[in-house]
Amino acid sequence: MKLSKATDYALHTMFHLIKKESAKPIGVQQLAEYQDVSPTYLSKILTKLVKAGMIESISGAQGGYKLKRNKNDISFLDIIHAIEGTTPLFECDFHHHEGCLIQSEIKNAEEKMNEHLRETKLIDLVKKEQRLS
Amino acid sequence: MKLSKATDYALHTMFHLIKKESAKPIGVQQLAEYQDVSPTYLSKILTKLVKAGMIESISGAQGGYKLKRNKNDISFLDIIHAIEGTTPLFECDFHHHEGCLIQSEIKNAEEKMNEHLRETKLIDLVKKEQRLS
DNA sequence: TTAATCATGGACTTACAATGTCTATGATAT
DNA sequence: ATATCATAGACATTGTAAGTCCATGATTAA
Repeated sequence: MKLSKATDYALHTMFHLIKKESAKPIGVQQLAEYQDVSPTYLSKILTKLVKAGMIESISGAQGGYKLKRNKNDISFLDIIHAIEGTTPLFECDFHHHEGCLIQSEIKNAEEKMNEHLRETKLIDLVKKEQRLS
Repeated sequence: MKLSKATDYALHTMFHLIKKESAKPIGVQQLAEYQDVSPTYLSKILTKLVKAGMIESISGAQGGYKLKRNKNDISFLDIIHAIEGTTPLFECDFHHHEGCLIQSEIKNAEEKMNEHLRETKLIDLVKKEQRLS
């Protein structure tokens, strides 16, 4: 049970886009470089964020990625769901008569985590980092 | 990000062992049957629970598995950790100067989930099921 | 209008972990 | 002794993550 490396890339990229927010897009080349990942692969990941309406891509020279949604509203959960999907942590395969009690209990636990990830916005971390430096 | 099927088997087996607690062990054959899984594979999984001190195994004729720890103390988290291990949900690979803020934030969220899984004991579900039937 | 610069999509590889199976072995009750 | 049990080791299979490579299309700057 681990979050994928792709989610790691997505979170750091969004962190960066929020920190350096500007009208001009930032190229995937540059975004990829400081994370030590290939531009094509990062692009594949960022496309999911585009489809989720979080960022937009501008192709052609001077193109790249920039924020689309309000940077104050973007939460951890938004990004994680965009990359990992929204299927629950646990789905019981066992053929029960009624619903599986174990499954619903784990769902409750997962929701506790999701609440926290939903409440925490990336902008909070950006501000925190600025205070630290 | 999913819990493994092995964890599903482990949880249901523990649920069953707690529900039917007795001095006589229950054979893996029987435990495997109602979950539609092979006995050898289930045994591999249950061995982890044995090593975690949760249950004990008795070999030879009339052998099988029985509880070792107090059934009132066994939580969801105990079982999940025994099977999945305790490595955190998220580990940032990126080379930061200081600690990764993203990683520590996800750790906070995970801890919220773990709190719930630690507080919820399997015996609670067993009692709940008995009330329902 | 041409060339250089960008993101995108599709078709691949590769690596690794989850999920098993099969079988020999060793322990134990009858 | 023998039938009944769990266990460990050596496999096989499958699926998914994590990339790579290249052709294509869009856009800007010259």
